[in-house]
Amino acid sequence: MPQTPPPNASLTQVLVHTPVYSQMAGALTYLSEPPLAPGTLVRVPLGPRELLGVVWDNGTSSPSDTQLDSARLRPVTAALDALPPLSANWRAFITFAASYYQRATGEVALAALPPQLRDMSSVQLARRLKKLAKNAQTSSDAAPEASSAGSNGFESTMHSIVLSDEQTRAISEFHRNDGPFLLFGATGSGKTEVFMHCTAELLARTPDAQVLVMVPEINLTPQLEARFQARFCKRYGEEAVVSMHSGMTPAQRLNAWLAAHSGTARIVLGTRMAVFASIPQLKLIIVDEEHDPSYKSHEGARYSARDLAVYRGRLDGAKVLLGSATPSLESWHHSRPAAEGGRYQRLEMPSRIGSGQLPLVRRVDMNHQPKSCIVSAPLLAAIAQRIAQGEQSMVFLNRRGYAPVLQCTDCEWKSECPNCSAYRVFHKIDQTLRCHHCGFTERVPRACPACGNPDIAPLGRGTERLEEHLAELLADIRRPDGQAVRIVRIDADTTRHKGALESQLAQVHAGEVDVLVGTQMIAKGHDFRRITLVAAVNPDNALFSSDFRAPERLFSLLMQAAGRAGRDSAVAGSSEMWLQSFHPTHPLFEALKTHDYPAFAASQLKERQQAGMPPFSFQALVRAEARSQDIAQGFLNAASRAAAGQSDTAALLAHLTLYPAVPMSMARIANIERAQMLVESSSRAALQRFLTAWQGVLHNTRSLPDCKGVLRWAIDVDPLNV
DNA sequence: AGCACGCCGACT
DNA sequence: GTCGGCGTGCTC
Repeated sequence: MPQTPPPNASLTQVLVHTPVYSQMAGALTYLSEPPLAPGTLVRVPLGPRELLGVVWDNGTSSPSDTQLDSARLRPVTAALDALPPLSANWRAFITFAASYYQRATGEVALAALPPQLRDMSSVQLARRLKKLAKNAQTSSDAAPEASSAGSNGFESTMHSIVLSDEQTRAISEFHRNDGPFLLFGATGSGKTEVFMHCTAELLARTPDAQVLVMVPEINLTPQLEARFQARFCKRYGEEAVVSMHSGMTPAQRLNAWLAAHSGTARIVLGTRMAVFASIPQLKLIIVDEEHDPSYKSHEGARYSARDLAVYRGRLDGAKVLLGSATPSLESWHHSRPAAEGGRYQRLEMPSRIGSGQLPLVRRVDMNHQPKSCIVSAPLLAAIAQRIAQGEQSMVFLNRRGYAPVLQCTDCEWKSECPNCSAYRVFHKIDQTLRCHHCGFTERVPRACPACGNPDIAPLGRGTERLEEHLAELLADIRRPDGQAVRIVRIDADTTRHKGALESQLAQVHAGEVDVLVGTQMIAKGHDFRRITLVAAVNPDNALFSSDFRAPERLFSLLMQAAGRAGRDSAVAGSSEMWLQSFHPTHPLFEALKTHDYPAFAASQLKERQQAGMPPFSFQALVRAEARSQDIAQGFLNAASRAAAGQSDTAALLAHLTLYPAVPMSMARIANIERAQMLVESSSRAALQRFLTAWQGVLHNTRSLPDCKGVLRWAIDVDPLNV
């Protein structure tokens, strides 16, 4: 029997971490005395447990409340009232994100809070906040006084960096308008400087303003983090710049979150998760490399941090600045002229800073090369020449390991993974067959497991084999100092250990390396000064992929890779980007040759428009996992049929298309079969309304006897991989 | 989502 | 004889 509540306790709506389909997806009702302000963090009992919750909208009792036996309501255990309540804007943002991505509001709200908060008392929290405030105080005392610079005096204390005309123009456009902005700037055009300039001006002008800077993956962009810290910590104190990413310890995450929430942090620098941080005085959101797919989450709520940033900016009255050299086609399309319906303002910076030029693009027609040639003779000669000149080359291949498949020369045996619909990759370095999907690893068999033939051969090539091959081909070449050629490989395998990436990069920067071999990891973000030749050995895979976004990704990757070459203006003039292809005249490579993103984007958008694909239509994907492919597909198809039989979903079917369920491109991972169903509409609103109504149908379908083996399902709104 | 309760196989 | 597998069911 619950204890008798205080006579004048008020009803309090509280969100806890519960899933959408659990008939408790909305707020739960508790009693509290005294009443608690919305946004207050509380600890509440739920069954035998005690959970962290957030007070949501009080007063307005939901219809389901009338069914609740008010005598059985339980009181809030404790309020973490040492913490200022989360703002109405933050709550509105969370509500929107949850509804748009078809998740429970409680799930999104609680996932946005630092995990450490779950097991802290109000007293502990108060202590932590006090310490934080004290640190911030001493730190800002040590820093030069910001306000003394006067209203426009920030220029005098800023680093004396001379901006290019293009940068100056972009910045003044940024100040004159509301945005959102798409800063379309070539690699090396100085986008980061524009970001920092806009940040500096805002912070100097508005005493309590906060800025959110988002980056795709913090370990791939350490330079950006370092530059922001170098520029702003000195002025506003160590506590003024905080990072937020999944690599941080729970304590670090809590401190960063508290600093952002309490206003101590002026700049929040983080990955996609940072878009959910509580930043009460948010006035500017910067999304660097906005096209990067890692802004889209793959677990839990499948949100796009870039898209949410735009929404949040509007809600909070903060300016939004997206930046890229190869924008996503969605953002590019949104930044078309306003007269044509564009909603973003495009800021263009086409030139590289200084005398830097973009590299010359050279294509090798692999049809005219010997069969199974990995590195063509002209490319090899070019690399050898660079080495002789004391310059560095970067060769990249988007496949790690030695060979993607091992094959018996006598029978049909191939190195298939027993648990996945994929081949296991041969890693020569430790003589293993490794599945890159489930991790299943075995020693390479001495002979074919099927027929006993001792002759099993690698098929295809990965970075390990490319490294080995290049070492053989360049064995006779000498560096200017007479020493042998040094090759280093950087991929997920060589950087598994902490600090390995940093030390390998340091080797490259120090000039100890002549040829850098690696996966796309090396094509992104790192600022190599001395590389003058970049080569893509086998970029053809993505040209004819079933994924309609594959060309966009390839173009962006190759443009970024090209941008690695010749960043140092002294050598930029002679820098080259080499492409080996069986389709060297493909339009994608033609556009790349002239570094012409707008031409590439125009042709892609035309294709997308003709085919009725995003951004000209809106998509959602329902993915199901089950013991068998039949059950997974059967579940989706049954839910699809059921949509026609229920009035609220049926009414919307005229505005959308439900495709039949199909196996996912990776149909089986770790012995779990995966299927998906595409839902498409020309109206985002219709798609949204349909999905919301369909959730219940999906949930009911799952409990049908035929769907016994369905392990789980999830909706992915605006999926990136269809 | 957790965490209970609740019924069937191999082991300290 | 128990320990433990995870299948339904409930939580304001």
